[in-house]
Amino acid sequence: MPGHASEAAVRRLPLYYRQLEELERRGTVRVSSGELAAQMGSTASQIRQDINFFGAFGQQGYGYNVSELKAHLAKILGLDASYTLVVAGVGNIGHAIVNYRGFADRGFRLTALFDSSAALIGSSINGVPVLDAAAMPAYLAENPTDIAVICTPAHAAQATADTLAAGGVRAIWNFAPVTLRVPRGVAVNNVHLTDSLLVLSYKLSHGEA
Amino acid sequence: MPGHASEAAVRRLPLYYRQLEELERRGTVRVSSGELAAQMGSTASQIRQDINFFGAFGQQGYGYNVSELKAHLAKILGLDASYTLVVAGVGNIGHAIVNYRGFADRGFRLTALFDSSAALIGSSINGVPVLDAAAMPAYLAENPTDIAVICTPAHAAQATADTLAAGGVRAIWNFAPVTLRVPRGVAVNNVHLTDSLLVLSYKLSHGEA
DNA sequence: TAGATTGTTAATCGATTAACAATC
DNA sequence: TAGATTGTTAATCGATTAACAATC
Repeated sequence: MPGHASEAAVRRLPLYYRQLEELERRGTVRVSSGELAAQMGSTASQIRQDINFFGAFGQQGYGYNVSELKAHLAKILGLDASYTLVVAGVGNIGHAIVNYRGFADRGFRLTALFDSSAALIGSSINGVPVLDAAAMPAYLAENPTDIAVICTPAHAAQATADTLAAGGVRAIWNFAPVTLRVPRGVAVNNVHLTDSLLVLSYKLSHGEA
Repeated sequence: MPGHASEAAVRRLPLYYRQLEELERRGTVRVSSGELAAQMGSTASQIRQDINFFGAFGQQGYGYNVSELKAHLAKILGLDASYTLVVAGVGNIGHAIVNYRGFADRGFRLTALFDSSAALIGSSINGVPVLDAAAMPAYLAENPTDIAVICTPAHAAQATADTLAAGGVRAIWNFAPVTLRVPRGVAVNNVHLTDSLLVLSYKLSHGEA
C-alpha cells in the first residue's frame, strides 16, 4: 500500500468489518460492492476505493467472498496482533470499559487499571488489579503497554497522557473531555461523549433532525 | 445562516465551546482566532470560517470576547433549550450514561430508563425509574421525548430505534454496534466504541502511531 | 460467450487553506 | 494614526463520485 489511507477511510474499515461479520453470521457467501453499499447506506464506488487501497480482494463479475474479505480486513485492522491495554481512571466510564466483554476476542489484553482513590487501589475488577496511579511509570517500565484508555477527570488527563507517553505507550483512547497534546509517534483517538451529545442538540435545534 | 453548516464544522463547535469554557475559567477576556488555533491544534482560517458561518461575532483588530463568543456558541448548539432524554438498555454503558453528571447542567432532562430485564424493571437509578421496554410506545405517547440513547444489545437496537422513531423521538444517540436505519427527520449520532478502538489498532499496526 | 462486477482512472464536488481588503 | 485581526473571497487540496476498460 503506497501513501497513506485517509483518516475518513480508516474510520470506515471497522464498519465494513462489522457488516461482513453480520453477513457471515447469516451464511452469505458472496457480496458485491453495490449490495454492501445498499446495506450500509454508502456507495459502491466508495467501498471499492476504500478496499482497493489495500489490495484487489474481489473478483470481476463475482464480487467479494465474504469470509475472505473479512479475513483481509481483520489483518488490515491489526486484529491478528495482540495488544496490551491499561485503563487510567476507574470512575464512571472507566468501569464500563473494564466490564466490556470483547477485548479478549479481538486480541486486546487488559492488564492493569490505575486510579488514585485509596478505596479502589488494591482491589480488582474482573480479575484485573487496580494499581496506584502514582505507580504507573514503574508499571510501564516493567510491562510494555501498547494502548492506554484515559478515563480520568478532565484536570488529570493531560498529566496522565504525559506519563503514558513517557512510559512508551503508543496509542491513547481518550474519554476525558480534553484536547490532549502528545508527542509525535503517539496516536490518539478521542471519544468525547458530551461533544457527541451536543451535536445532536445542535441538529435538534436547527431542524436537521 | 444560509445553506447548511458542514457535518465536519458542526462536530468542531463543541470543541470550540469547551476551549472557551476553559479560557473563561482561567479568566481570559479576549482571544484571537490564531491563539485559539494554537491552543487547539487547528488553523486560524478554519476557526474563522466555522464561526463566521453563524455570524460576525468578532471585532477587527481585537479578536473575540471569550464570554460573548461562548454565549453565542451555547445558543448555536441549542444549550439554551431544554431537551428530554430517555435511555433504552440499562446494561454496561447504559449505566455509565445514567450516572453521567452534567446532563442537567446542559439542559438535558433524563426522564426514564427502559430495559427488558425483570430484575431491573421497577427499580430506579439516580431517581430515574426503569420501565419495561415493552411499555415504551405508551410512555412516549404520554411523554414527548426529544432524544433517546440506545444502549441495548446489537440484536435489539434496530427494533428499539423503530419504536422510538414511531413514538416521535427526533434524535438517537446510538451506542449499539449497528448501522441503524431511521426515517428521514430523525437524527442519529453513533458512538461505536469497538470501531473506535479498532482505528487505534489499525494505526498501531501500520506504524501511524 | 454474454453478463456482471471489479479495479482504476478521470471528473466533480466540497472542505480547507491562503490571501487580503475592511475596519476596529 | 498605525497595528492588528476579523470577515470574506479566491485558490488549493483532498475526498467522493462517476465512468469505463479489464476480466472473471
